Amino acid sequence: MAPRAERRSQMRRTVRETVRMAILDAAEELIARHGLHDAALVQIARRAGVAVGTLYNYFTDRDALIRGLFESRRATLRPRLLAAIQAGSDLPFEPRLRRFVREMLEAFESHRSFLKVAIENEHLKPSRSTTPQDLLAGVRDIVSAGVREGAIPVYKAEILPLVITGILKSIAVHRIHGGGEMVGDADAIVDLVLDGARSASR
Amino acid sequence: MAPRAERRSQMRRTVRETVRMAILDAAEELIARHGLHDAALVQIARRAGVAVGTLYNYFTDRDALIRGLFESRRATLRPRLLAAIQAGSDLPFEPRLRRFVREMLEAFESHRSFLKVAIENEHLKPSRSTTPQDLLAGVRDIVSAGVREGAIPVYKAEILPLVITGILKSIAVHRIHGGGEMVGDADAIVDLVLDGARSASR
Amino acid sequence: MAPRAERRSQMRRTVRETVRMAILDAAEELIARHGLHDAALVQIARRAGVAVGTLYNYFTDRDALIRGLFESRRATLRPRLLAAIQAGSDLPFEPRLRRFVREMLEAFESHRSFLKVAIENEHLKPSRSTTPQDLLAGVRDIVSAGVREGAIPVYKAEILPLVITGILKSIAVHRIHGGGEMVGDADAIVDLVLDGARSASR
Amino acid sequence: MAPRAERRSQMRRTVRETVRMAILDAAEELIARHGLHDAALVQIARRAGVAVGTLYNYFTDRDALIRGLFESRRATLRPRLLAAIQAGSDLPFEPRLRRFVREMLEAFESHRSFLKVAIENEHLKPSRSTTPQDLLAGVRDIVSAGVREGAIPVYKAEILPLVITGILKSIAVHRIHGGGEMVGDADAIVDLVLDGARSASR
DNA sequence: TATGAATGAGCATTCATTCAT
DNA sequence: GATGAATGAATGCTCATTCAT
Repeated sequence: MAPRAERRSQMRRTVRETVRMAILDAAEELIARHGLHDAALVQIARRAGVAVGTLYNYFTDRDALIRGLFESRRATLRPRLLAAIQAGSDLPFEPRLRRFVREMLEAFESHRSFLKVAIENEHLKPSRSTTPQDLLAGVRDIVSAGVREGAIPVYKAEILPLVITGILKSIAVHRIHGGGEMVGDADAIVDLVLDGARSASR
Repeated sequence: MAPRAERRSQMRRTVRETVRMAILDAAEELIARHGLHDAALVQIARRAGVAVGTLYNYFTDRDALIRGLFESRRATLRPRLLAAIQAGSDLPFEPRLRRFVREMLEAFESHRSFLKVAIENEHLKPSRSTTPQDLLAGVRDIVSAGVREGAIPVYKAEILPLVITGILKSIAVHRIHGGGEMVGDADAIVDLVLDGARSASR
Repeated sequence: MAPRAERRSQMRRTVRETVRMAILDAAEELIARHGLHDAALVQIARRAGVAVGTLYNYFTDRDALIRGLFESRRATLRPRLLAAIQAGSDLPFEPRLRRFVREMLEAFESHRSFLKVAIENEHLKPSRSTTPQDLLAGVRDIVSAGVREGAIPVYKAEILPLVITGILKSIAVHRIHGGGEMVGDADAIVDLVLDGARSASR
Repeated sequence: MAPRAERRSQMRRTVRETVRMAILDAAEELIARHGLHDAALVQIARRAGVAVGTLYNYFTDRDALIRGLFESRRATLRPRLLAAIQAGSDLPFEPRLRRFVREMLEAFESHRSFLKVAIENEHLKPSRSTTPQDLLAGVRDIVSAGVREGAIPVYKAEILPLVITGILKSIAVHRIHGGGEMVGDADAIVDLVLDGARSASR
């Protein structure tokens, strides 16, 4: 049985996590709206419903907060990404890719705000394993399987992942700015990539 | 023969243009290195070999300087873009696209620094005819011709330009950060786009 | 009994008001000494014993600070002015004017520093109800009463207020720069204005 | 007969004086319009039809230029002032004062622009013999004569000059801002000063 | 722990002054 | 002597960070 102290500390941890998320949500929204630089800590704090000083109880400095935002979102998106790769690992190449693309676009769709932030600031993280890197790795996995399966010639396997992620990003940017669903484009993209612009298979 | 005064004013204009370019080059480099916001005018001035005040003899304020940079580069890139579209207008679709992609990548290649700046800050200019818009328009032209020619089915013509520019951008980003020539990827990209990932034509 | 929070907020308000006044005092002194333009915010801050940034917690910008200074002093001087007009409203013209002039000079006396600032920058405020306007209005009131009472011929009533305030201002400037009490001149001025330079009534 | 060289140097001196005056006129106008501080040297130069550098061939620095402006105007106004004092020295006190006030207001009238500048910046010259000092001295002379003549009681002689100049300044300021002729007020002022507000002599 | 006022380094901008032509 | 572009010190203002309560 948990003694009183343990329950209290449990609660405290929960509260702490809630506040942390409120801060990150506030940061995400303000950065998406005003840009990375023009989202001031005072605004983030106000929007999160805390005082500026409190931010420093959760993050060592502004930079850490931003990193925290990216890591937090990555913690949500990465499992979806991995699941999308795993889930289709028993399917043949084409349906696997098709499914993967759809699920990625769905994931993007439900994180528009963060996606905007992430894409606009991709260049700031010369670090290692970031979300776009993960995505690229995922596509590489699928493409490799495609090669092993004989669905894709080897020499196209190198550039293909880059092309596919590039297209995904383009679609995302286009829909974020212009409005409109991303998922609707999924099959068209895959058709295009697999059969080429020339073929009129449909 | 030019009278003294004329020659002097001619020289002045030359000097002025040289300084202006030095400033823009400095700005480009520092922005590419530190980001749009973190390139301070003092640094730009120092790198350009002038005093801060001098910047204001060439541009009304920081914003105008940035705009000047974009316009300057656009003035170089746009003609290449237009030429690349025109030049191939008598070719059939495929060689035309092939040539266009190659020339675009060559143009990108020779403006790596600015390209970095432009791509990283694309989202800041909700304005009208910017370079990426021009690029998109160019590809649209070529694709339309392809449709008329029967080389491309109509329903693919809508998404294709977005896809192609997206790929170009991805390649550019990839090569800028990772190093390596862009042009080398040109044909592979076109092959991929035209015949699809599946075909092993080569 | 006041709960802790209330007492604390009370104290905070007091501190805040104290700092605000320190800032305005510093501004007044530096402007009086160096002129409106040459009183830099860094100097004002230093003299007030705060950092530059702190000024911006109390005033939105330099201009607001200056306005704050004028309003603050006006808030002190205006009631005295109004009281001086009211207080004598049951007296006949001459003693009323006499009392008014004395009280105005006393008020001036106790605000030498601000008076210098105000007079030197009178021309900057083409706005409405400023302190000098108030003063003029006050004298007009008194003069009007004098006319109704028959103590002053109508045709002199128009120019008289301007003359009296002009003299008050001259005395003030003279004493601020040359030193010496202003109030000592009060009766002489009134005598002069009422009976003229020719009469040797005393 | 003047040799060529002499005539040339004569001409040069004339040109130089013309340019100097153009500069001072430009300065006067711009300072009157924008204030002492906000009249930039570039603007003054442009208005005067010369280059900035040229200003430094005529005045050692900005301050000297301003001083030059004041001295130049003083050189025009002072003789008028002295003449106005001299001219009436054989008249009895009252007509002398009357004439003096009128001539002073006429002088003011024809130098509105400078008067604005001078009054707004009176406080900047803690120096010795400035125009207002001269004016005060002139009035003191006249008043002294009035005392000797028995027209004015001694004890009023001390404050009277200050009062008269104060009134003159008030009228000037009033008319400069509100528009309207200054001279029209001359007699009313003198009447007031001599006979007092009470007397209805007219 | 939470608070938010205080801090001051850092930045864009202005303008008197200099000096090569 | 005249020119006006170059100079850089000085100023107002912002905002991440600190710390007393």
